[in-house]
Amino acid sequence: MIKDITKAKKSIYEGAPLLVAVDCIVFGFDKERLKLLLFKRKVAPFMDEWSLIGSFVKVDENVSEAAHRILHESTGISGIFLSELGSFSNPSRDPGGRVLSIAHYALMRLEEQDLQAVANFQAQWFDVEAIPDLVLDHNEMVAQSLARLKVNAHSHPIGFELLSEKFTIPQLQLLYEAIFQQKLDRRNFRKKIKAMGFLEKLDEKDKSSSKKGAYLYRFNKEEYEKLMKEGLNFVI
Amino acid sequence: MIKDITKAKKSIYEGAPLLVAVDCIVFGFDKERLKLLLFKRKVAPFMDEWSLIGSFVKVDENVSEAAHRILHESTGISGIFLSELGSFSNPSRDPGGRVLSIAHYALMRLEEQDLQAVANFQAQWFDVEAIPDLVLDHNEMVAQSLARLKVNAHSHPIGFELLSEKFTIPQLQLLYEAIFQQKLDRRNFRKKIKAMGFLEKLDEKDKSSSKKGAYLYRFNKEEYEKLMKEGLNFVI
DNA sequence: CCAAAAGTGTTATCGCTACACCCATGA
DNA sequence: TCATGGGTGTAGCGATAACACTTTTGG
Repeated sequence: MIKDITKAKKSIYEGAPLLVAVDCIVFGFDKERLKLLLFKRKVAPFMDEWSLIGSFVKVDENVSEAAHRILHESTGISGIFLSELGSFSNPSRDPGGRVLSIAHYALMRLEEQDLQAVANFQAQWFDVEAIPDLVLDHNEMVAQSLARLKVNAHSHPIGFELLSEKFTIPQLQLLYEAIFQQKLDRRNFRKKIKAMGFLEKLDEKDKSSSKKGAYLYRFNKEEYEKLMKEGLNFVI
Repeated sequence: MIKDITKAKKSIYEGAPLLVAVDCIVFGFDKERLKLLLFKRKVAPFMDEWSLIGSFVKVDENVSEAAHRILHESTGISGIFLSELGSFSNPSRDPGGRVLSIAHYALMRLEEQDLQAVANFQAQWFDVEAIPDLVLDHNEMVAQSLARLKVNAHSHPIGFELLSEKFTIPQLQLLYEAIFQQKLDRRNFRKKIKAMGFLEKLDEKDKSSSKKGAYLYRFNKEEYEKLMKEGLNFVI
């Protein structure tokens, strides 16, 4: 029995009639724009073309574990929010063999160090408005992820996964504007978010984008979960 | 190379390190209650226990095609609405081997004949309030499908997939009450549905549940799609 | 004639949207 | 002092929720 199908020698596809892979669509937010993590494919076919992060599922892990492992091995990233998008299973999607991929999308806050760190793995952050041609059906995966992100952002506080621990309300608004690709009214946005009751105002200000400075806030996850149980409807 | 992994002789699991299956969570509505289609498993392990409809994906089909094929082969049902729920991939989920399953949920209208027809395949419709213990992780699949159904029913007209072509407004309301598991106000429900503008009132009445009789309606799919493009928000 | 389900309108409340002005500060 | 982004309140409107009575007809 083949223990680790990703370690077959001659071809990455050898040894099984139908292989299962995971691809990760990783979004990051750099305080201004929504970014997508891509890297240069290291195996044939399509070597050196831009690709999502992906590899094969091992026999002793579930697909979520595989996604986290693959992401970590390929980029050094770990411990982020990952959610299953769905399967991509067209028999001819990969000319190299019969590979079914279960796409996962991920969200993370982009700190300065992240921009550097992934470069060591030949990975790169692209603005979602300017994504290059990708291998296989990866552009389709990205498109579906963006659509899903938009839908989910309306009813889940996923936005907070994309910001650093402390953030300002204008930053939060910029993020939601990037996700929804539309301008929002400052006063109404602020009102709505504050009314939800799970933002903690801090005494610090962030002056990186204005002279006056904007107050920093923190997302109180415990409070959020408590409120959700009581029937808060989170709608932006 | 194994052409059809479901036809291996000694064991259904023979021949591949990680097999990919599809399971179908099929919901039907019989004018009163929400039902789930189950059948008696025909292969070891767990032969003769209640199970969802499922089998393996073939190398020359995508998972959606597989779901439709398997459903047809196991129950005679074809041409219904199917949507991917997600993967179930715990390495120990199936004691017989390493099988990853991609669950799909399906919706269909239950006519009298359907209740009979599936019996020929040793399948049976169960009330969703009274589902027996199922093999493997199938109870979990059902629970997740019900949750998904609830969410989706709010923003997609999936309810109409579960009714016969002609239906009355009280029937439609019963269906939504079954999905959401809560009572709805008759007047408001009627108002909301009618305001959407894609219901066609017919001149017939259905007297099966009252002496007065209720007018039959038809769902106008073309009109619905036109309205959606114009930005109708379907919210129940 | 009565039981049982179908059908219908109005009012009060809430939430959303639109919108304009002052504040703080670094350059 | 002024340009730049941060912060705040209110009024009007539309949607939702609550609510009770009349109609039909088979038994």
